[in-house]
Amino acid sequence: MSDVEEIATPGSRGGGRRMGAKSSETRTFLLDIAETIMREEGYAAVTSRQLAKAAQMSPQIVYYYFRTMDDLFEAVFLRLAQGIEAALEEAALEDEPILAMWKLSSDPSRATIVAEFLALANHRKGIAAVISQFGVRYQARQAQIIEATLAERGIDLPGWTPQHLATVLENLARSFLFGTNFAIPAHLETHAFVTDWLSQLFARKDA
Amino acid sequence: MSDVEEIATPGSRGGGRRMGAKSSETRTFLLDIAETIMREEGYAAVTSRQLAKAAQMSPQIVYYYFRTMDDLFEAVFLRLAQGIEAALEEAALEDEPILAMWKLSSDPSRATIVAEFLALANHRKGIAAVISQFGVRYQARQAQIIEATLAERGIDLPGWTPQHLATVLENLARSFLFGTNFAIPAHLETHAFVTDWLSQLFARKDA
DNA sequence: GTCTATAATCAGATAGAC
DNA sequence: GTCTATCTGATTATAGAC
Repeated sequence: MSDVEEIATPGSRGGGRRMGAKSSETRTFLLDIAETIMREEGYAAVTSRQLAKAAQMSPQIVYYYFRTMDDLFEAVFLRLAQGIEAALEEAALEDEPILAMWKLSSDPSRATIVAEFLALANHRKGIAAVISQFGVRYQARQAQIIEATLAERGIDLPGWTPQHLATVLENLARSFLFGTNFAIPAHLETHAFVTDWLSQLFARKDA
Repeated sequence: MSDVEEIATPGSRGGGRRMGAKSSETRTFLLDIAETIMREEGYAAVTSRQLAKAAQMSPQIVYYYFRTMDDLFEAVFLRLAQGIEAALEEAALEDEPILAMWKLSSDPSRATIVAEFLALANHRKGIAAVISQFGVRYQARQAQIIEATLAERGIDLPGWTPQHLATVLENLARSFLFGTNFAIPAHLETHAFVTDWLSQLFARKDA
């Protein structure tokens, strides 16, 4: 069966170029490599040549699977976002959902790549739109989880809506995450303190 | 008088190249342009050629004032850091120092360039070191200001040291700052809510 | 699916002239 | 202080062969 598709938006670039299917293993492989290079050397180092070199293929294969390099970056983000959303659903099922969310959002293993996409979004509108959409969806889901947890435990924080809490926790966590790349002692100490403080604030009142 | 200096670390690159003085107007001009390009097109667009084109000079002038492109980025950051530290001292003198600090740290006009340096630091150790040093110094000064303000007003937040407060506020503010580039409604609303909440938390108890 | 060939640009950095 | 000339290598993207 032919999984090959013509590209959707013909123009001066990529008129009738053939495109590889999303189900392709090579495509997945290229995304893996692109993500690795982004982490290790930054988005600017993700070029068709570097990608192909690491894949031990010719540079032109990149253009068979992705219309442009920007399309490639979007695909990397989308795949990453799916993983994070899946992790959020797992966090929701844990004993301490809010704490689990906090730990997920401040997981240092994602620090570098998130920072890369943040910068990439600064001057690539397509990427910014994709990240924005994800952000809206993700924070709405976080707010749901917080609301359910607080209701179940009878916790009330006057004035603070679940959306406020979700946004503050997510942003604070992400910022701590970025900080891990700079090894500032007070940073680490404060992160531990806040984690402790949150675990008390959202603890079950019974037991 | 000759402000020209030989470069400090001769090696395979830049053996005995002449270097322009830091006091040069052209050097300052190049830094201005580099900062603008970083904001508008991202760090990857800051090249000797782009820089020179905007300055209407030849590309080689960049290497007369900066040993490498990395040295240029460090110089841009250092100048930016000085401006932020000066603004912090101004904030310390205001009626509501903590709120003024909060507003300074969440000033959207700096969102893009800070994100660029964050990503740049991911894979350029020299930049990361410079940012880290600044971070330590800046947060220590913030903690001093918070401590003085709380003492003056007799405010006590059990368990929270001035350092904890400084780190949490700075990080949360910076994260809100990044968010402004994505126009998520809940983001803006929550920022306004937190600003309000903080102004009550740290308000004078008399009056 | 993957390749070769190719077009058209752009990059960092140096040597040395003026 | 700023330039021309130059080296060496990288980049995105397309067309078309196999």
